[in-house]
Amino acid sequence: RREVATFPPRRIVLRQGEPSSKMFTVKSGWAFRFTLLPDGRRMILSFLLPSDFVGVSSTYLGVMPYSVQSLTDLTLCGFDAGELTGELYKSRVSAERLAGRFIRLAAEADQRVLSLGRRTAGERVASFILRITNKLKQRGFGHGDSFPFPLRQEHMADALGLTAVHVSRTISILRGKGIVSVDRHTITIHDRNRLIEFAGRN
Amino acid sequence: RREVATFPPRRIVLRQGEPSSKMFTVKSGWAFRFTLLPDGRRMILSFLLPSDFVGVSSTYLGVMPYSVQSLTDLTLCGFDAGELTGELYKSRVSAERLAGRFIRLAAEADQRVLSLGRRTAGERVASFILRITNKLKQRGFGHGDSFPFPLRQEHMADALGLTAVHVSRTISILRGKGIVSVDRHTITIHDRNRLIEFAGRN
DNA sequence: CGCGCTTTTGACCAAAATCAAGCACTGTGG
DNA sequence: CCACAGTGCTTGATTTTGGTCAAAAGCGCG
Repeated sequence: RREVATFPPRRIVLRQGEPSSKMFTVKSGWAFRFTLLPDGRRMILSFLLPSDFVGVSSTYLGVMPYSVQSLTDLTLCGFDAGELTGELYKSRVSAERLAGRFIRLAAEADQRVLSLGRRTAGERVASFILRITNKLKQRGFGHGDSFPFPLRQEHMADALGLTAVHVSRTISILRGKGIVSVDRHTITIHDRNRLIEFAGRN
Repeated sequence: RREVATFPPRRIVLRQGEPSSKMFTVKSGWAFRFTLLPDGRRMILSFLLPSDFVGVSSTYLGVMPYSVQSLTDLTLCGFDAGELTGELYKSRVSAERLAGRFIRLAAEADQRVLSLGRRTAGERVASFILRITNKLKQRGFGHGDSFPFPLRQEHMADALGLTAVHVSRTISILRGKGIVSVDRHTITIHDRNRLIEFAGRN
């Protein structure tokens, strides 16, 4: 792993349609992958947290199939796509670890497909909060049930296939029931069990 | 590649939640991957055509994260998950080919996320028809603009996050404009350009 | 011929989008 | 230290899209 690059918030880091022979690991900060439809509708494909892997290079697809934008100050570790396959066949252990990473990425994408296709707005918001919050806990962010949370509601909307207005309404239901609270920097979960219930059936 | 297994239509081939140390390639026939929510809502994650790769095993995730069901008579080639990583570090070329496969799977999942999150029903149906039809052509199925098509509208609905009723209405708009026709066995595209336009902005 | 299924169609309903106004933070310059 | 501009958030009224329920029509297939 060689090159380290840093970006301020709201900077476009990689642009869809351009060639790129690099791959990245997030070192610190938040970012997201997204695509735009010709008329401007935006879909956020996933959020990227420290230690996430931006697993694409045009080596395999020709051009970048999505853009990446920073949400906070962001540090990336870049390496050449060629090193990936180099790593792959270096040893059985590293091959397995990499294959596992890809398979887990695919499983996460399937989760998003499930939510977008078959869950209601309330279920989507609740399960989104659960997932991102679990990930943050796993990686050692936050204290207790409070976590750093730099997303605006528009980001959640574009990741969940909703409008910002509807995300606002949905969150205020959750807030009204005393289940979560979200201010601009922090999300805190007051009642995890009811949040799970809300995600599961509401 | 060793074991070959065959299944009649509508058979569940792999069951979500069960362990499985095998991976598969589709030899002939159609199948689909899906998950169910506790209340019975079904989401079809993707359709599987000949030469598709069912890239999961519980070796990497613990248990199967989805179920697989046959649509037609189906033949699968199974191999042990261990062989995958064996293949990976055998040579640079095979490592690259496998990594490329995973990356392309992820890119397809992102396409589905985009459609489900930000496209209207009409756009989803049209772009679905374009995608599956292109895949079929690539793999040498169909003659001219007609392709074999064993899906019921309920399958399309569950893959596109819609209801069967709404899929029926949407297809009948396309049929009314003379763009496509779908009978139970065959789909044929009469006006590809207008289908693309319908997928893109309608 | 008649019994499953699937598709189609219609009438009505519900979830989420749109439009629009007002509010609340936050950072900036006087 | 305060006014205010900008950005995001909230809330209300209304519209749209797609869902639900139900009945009827097609289509294989025994």
